[in-house]
Amino acid sequence: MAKLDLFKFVPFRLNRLGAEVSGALSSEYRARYGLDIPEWRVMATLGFRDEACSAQYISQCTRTHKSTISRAVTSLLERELIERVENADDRREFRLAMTPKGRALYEELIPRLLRREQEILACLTAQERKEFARLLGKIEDSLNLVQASRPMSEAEAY
Amino acid sequence: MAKLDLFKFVPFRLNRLGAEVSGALSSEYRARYGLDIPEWRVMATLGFRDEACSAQYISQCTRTHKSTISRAVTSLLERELIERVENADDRREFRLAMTPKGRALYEELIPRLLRREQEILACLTAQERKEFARLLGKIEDSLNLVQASRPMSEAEAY
DNA sequence: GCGAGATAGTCTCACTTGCAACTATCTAAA
DNA sequence: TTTAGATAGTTGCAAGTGAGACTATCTCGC
Repeated sequence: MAKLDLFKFVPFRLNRLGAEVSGALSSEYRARYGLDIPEWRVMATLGFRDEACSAQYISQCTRTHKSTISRAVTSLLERELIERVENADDRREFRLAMTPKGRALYEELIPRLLRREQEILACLTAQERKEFARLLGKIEDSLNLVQASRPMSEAEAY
Repeated sequence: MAKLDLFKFVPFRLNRLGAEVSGALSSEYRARYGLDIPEWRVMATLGFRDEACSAQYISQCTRTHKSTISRAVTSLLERELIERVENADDRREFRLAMTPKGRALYEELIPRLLRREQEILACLTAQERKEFARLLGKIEDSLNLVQASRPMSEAEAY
């Protein structure tokens, strides 16, 4: 008789753990800075890359639907955390970049998030953390999340 | 200057991977059997435990909001995949169990899902899979997902 | 027993999000 | 050049979900 222990079933465990960890972190950027997850992803992408980039690019590398990114961008523009300039080469798209105000928020937020990540992973030894990251990477690769697991080159991104 | 590489940030990676893997699996139970995620979680819980159990119990051990479980239960009752009986000892709650029809669907679905899980984890060696599961378990424990990581005893569950 | 507080389950409301249509713009081929 | 198809971004709509109110029932202390 077929049986499946949900609590040993890796897809369920990943989904639950992902939701749990996201929830734990979102208190950091939601309650304190009023950012929701899509907004945070926009900020994170802009903060990591130094050059301005398009909404499309952010959508692709965070694997978030373009309409969701569009709404996040609108909100961040209103709050003046990011700004956008027309791209003369292609007038369909806009180049997005953080404002000084946005950058300041980002600088303040990042150490907090890294600390939270540390706390969550504190139950693992240094060696285990490294191994866990490696195994995650192998699974990501096999699911073709690869291209999103690092900043894409211009050629890939556009 | 603070910086965070989103693609090396474990909370983001877990969230993305969880969503991706869930999405891959849901094609199995959504397209083929018309189950959504909450419905599948109800079936999975009932299928693993042999005794009937309450909606509350399912809610707790799958970490799914009670209103979401309530809706899933309603839908499964309409489709006659599960049935419920009043609990004479406590008339607030209902005991849920699969019907033969539901059991048949479950028996058919489980091998498919286990095969999918295998495919997803095929990129890891047997040793790596074991290690990955162990590390997941340590993180789950530290986040107090413990009580949900195995069927709860009656004493804990009620 | 009786009343206060806890609990099971349902329902309404507000919010989020994905989908798909739409506009504007670009590219490539006839 | 013209036109068909692709692409960037926005928006309306529908579906799903969590919060929290609500009803019915139970439990515990008085």
